[in-house]
Amino acid sequence: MPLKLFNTLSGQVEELYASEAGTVRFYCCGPTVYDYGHIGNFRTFLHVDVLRRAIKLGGRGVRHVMNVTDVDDKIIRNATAAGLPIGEYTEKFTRAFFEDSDALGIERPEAVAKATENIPEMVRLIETLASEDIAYKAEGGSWYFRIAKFPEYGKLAKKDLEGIEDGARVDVDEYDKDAARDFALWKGVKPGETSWDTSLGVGRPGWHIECSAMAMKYLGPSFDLHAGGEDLMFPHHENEIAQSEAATHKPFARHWFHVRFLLVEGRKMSKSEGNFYTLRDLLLKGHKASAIRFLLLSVPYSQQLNFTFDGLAAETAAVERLRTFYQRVLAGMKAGTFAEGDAALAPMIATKEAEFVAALENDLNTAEARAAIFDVLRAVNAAADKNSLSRADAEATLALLAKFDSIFAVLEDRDGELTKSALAWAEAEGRLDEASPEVLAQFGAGSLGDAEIDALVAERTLAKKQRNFAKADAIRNDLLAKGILIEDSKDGVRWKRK
RNA sequence: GCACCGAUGGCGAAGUGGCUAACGCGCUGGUCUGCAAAACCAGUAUUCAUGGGUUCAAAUCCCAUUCGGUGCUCCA
Repeated sequence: MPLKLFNTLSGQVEELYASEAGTVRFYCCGPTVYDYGHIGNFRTFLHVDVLRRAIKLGGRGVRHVMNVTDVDDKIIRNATAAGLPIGEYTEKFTRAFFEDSDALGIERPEAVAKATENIPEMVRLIETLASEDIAYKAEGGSWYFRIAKFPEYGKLAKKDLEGIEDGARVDVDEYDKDAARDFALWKGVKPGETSWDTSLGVGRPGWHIECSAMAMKYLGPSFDLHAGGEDLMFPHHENEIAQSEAATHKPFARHWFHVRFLLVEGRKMSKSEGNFYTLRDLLLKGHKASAIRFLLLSVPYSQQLNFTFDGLAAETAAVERLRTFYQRVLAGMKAGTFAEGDAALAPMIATKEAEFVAALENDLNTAEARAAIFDVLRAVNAAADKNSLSRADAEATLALLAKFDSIFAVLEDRDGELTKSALAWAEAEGRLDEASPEVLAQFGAGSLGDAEIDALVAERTLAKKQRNFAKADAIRNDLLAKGILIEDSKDGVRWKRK
């Protein structure tokens, strides 16, 4: 089945195909490492993760390249304020970015490219543009792209250049440009800033040039898809197209994928609104990484998502239900107790599996895909309750769950260790006061270890056997207050961290 | 100001001309349990922002209005 995706460039849903040997080659604009990533950043990277996983789901290969912008105005500003060399500063936030990505189950791209390690490639690209008089040097040592030389400018964002001249706030005073909309390829050095001494002069790269240079370095002049947040469509991606195509005279990326922004509690997320959250903020407040992933993926990438704490609680419950179900089927497989089964179940599972795949291949409809899984969950739980689950149906269910998890990646419970890591980070940074009392009680110093919990659970089981329910309930309530939930079942007592 | 996108139950959300409007969470009742938890069963929108229109038929197409978001600023 082909994977169909909306293409910003054509304005239509189109099949995403690999132009080279069954491997989809795509580039994603990565983070600017000037601070910790926030949930808006991660919504984009999470949906790009689903894209790459969905590509692989169809047996297709993937070559995914992502840049890390490790030199820019904000980095220079923040590093200076922190009194650190920019290399040291960006290293810290680059590491943090990948730690957070890992926590959210985001797969690593096949290649990660840092801007500062690809300066010669950028310089060569600008030189090529200069040789055709598309790039020009202005006073102050900066180089600009002459938009007048690229008539297709605006084709991605569907901008009419006439239209944006009025009303647009264009920064014309700072440098000496030939036309207001010409954009910087290379910035002349300013006192005290990080710079490179190159054939273009002493300076540093403009923002857009790095993505053109690195995308083409790793993927060639033409490749399958280019991804990023919706804000990058203009001017960033438009400029990338202009620089690249003007230099190579070949089409740059064929397919453009843009992830829409999220809202937080119905409002734009911003520091001034007080609704700005990094992943680490949320983990320290006791929210689970898996629930954050599931929530950020609950609404398809093409739609705005409203991130709310009620929604996060709902997704926490949903993930928990999926995991309980998964463990139940797994335990049933181990126990090997099967029945003849319900003849209707096998075709139902097959249908839902097809629906799951079809939903993803229909422009990555994650909402519809997960609905199919819950249909199976209910049917199989009901069969298991009636002791009518066959071995074949249990196996088919596990295979479906594996397929589900190859996209959503929430079944394995790493939440406790991830929260512990966040706590360790907060301690190292002197930010332990940002952790909620519940998180500190559950995971902080003096919290219960597994062995201690097991002992208390055994003590309660003994009390129950002696019909000392008051004592049993007291232990259960104590543990619950520390975030430990006890469940009695036919197969024995289970406990889990809330 | 100009351009674009969206509005579906208590909340989130799928569905874009015709099956009882998916699914998740929540809530109510039931089964199970010493009581819980988990799980299951039943119930929970005659209705899709509002007003008009097209059609045999509209949540789905068209127009207007209201509200929310985004871009035109090196914010994912």
